[in-house]
Amino acid sequence: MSQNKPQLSCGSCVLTRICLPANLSPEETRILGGAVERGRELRAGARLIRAGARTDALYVVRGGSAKSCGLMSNGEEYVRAFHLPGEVAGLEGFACGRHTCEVVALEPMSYCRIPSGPLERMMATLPGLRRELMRLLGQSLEEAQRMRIESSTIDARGRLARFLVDLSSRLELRHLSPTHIRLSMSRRDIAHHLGLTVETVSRTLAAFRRASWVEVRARYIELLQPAALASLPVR
Amino acid sequence: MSQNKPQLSCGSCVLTRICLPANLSPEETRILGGAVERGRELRAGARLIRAGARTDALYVVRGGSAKSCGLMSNGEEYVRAFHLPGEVAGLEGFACGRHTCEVVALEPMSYCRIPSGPLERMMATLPGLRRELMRLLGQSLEEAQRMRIESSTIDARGRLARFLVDLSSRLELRHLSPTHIRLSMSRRDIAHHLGLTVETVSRTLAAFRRASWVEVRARYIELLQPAALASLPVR
DNA sequence: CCTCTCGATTGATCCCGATCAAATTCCTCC
DNA sequence: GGAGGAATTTGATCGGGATCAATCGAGAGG
Repeated sequence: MSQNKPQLSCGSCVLTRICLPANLSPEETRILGGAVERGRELRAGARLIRAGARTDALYVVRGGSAKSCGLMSNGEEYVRAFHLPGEVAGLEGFACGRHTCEVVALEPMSYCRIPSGPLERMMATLPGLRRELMRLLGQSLEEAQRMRIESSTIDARGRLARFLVDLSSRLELRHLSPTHIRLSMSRRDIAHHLGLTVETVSRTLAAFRRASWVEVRARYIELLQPAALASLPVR
Repeated sequence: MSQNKPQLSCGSCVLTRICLPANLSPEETRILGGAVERGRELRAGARLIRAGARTDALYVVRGGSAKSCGLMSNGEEYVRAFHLPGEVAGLEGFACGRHTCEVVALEPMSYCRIPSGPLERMMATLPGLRRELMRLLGQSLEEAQRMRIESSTIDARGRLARFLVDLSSRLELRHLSPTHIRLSMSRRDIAHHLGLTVETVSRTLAAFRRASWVEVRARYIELLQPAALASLPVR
């Protein structure tokens, strides 16, 4: 299973400034690190969290990427979020006691695991951690609300543009190229994240390509005019 | 301003079983009650929370109803949620430290106020309260995610039907008639909540009326066939 | 290398809800 | 009660994205 290696502290992790400890004191980071377990490598398509399962831990992506997805009443899959290194997955499950969506690796992926028990206890004693978890929940809520509104007021071009710009900035935060992007998710995943169909995503990307805003080659995308994309959603 | 009357404890409030204390122990409820202030009456249209303001408290509706709304990039208003008695408002602000949306009374309204300081302190000492607040946040997140997906997969009839059914069940929980409903919100509010236009809401209501599923007279709505409405969203 | 399969692209058509416009009802303030 | 104004309803038209359908491209495995 998973093994706890004391020498792998959160404080010395390369992700420490963009991960859960980002806003914690060194002392709090040290304590948090003591509860963190390092998960095994997952291959693409492997499931990290099963929908409906009782929450037993919080997960953080270390390397690779994942998607959170649920099932709609009609059986169609929808994608709630994509998770990059340092980003938390399963928070809504931690809040509710039960996971409501699957988390699946999009490519070979590694992760950290923080068991619920110790995490609950730390929330009582570490105000910084408590605030941070609350903040992350609030932020997810903001994000979901914003996307909810966008779905009904911003057109396909605006939504896809925002997706690309947002992804770009998150990659940049991780010292990856913000313009030369390899998408780990399929067109179908993107469509189901934005509330569009695969065809529309494809057509819209083609339109961006014709406008010379992006260069598209399969899953590689180069942003040629990020500013043009960023200015789109303003209506 | 607001005055703290010790004799108005949460334990003896009529809302206690559908309000914040619903899942708290008697002891926790007592301690929570000690921090609760009773707000003054608000008239319709009065603002309870101003967007952008630093969070200084959490609010709970006592009587009447309210809406949470934000401003989109184009200046249009959108409605995040409607709040009935016993429901919490301003939670996302408490999570983030700053309110991101306005909360406005839809009719004469009364409320309780729980200052942030005491609430933060209680979160450290009362595990039940901490869990409850996390649960509420997680629930809001679920709700927002669900609505986000619905906005792009379920049509206007389905969304309006779900809104009515949901409202009905929340009224029933409060021992109000689930079928004879007086809407405290305008058609515009409903439209901006569901990501539709006023015209579409009006037309869809008219269609429900023609199907004899509802009776509509201005802001009074009678649900004649709740089952028919409830079965709609399944596609 | 070839084939098989799944993902992605492109094309044609259709429908739901937005938009513009006008009539009507409801509510509030004299 | 009457007048004014906002909210709501109804009508006509239009367009963006869904849908159906076919082709193209890329990676896997023999």
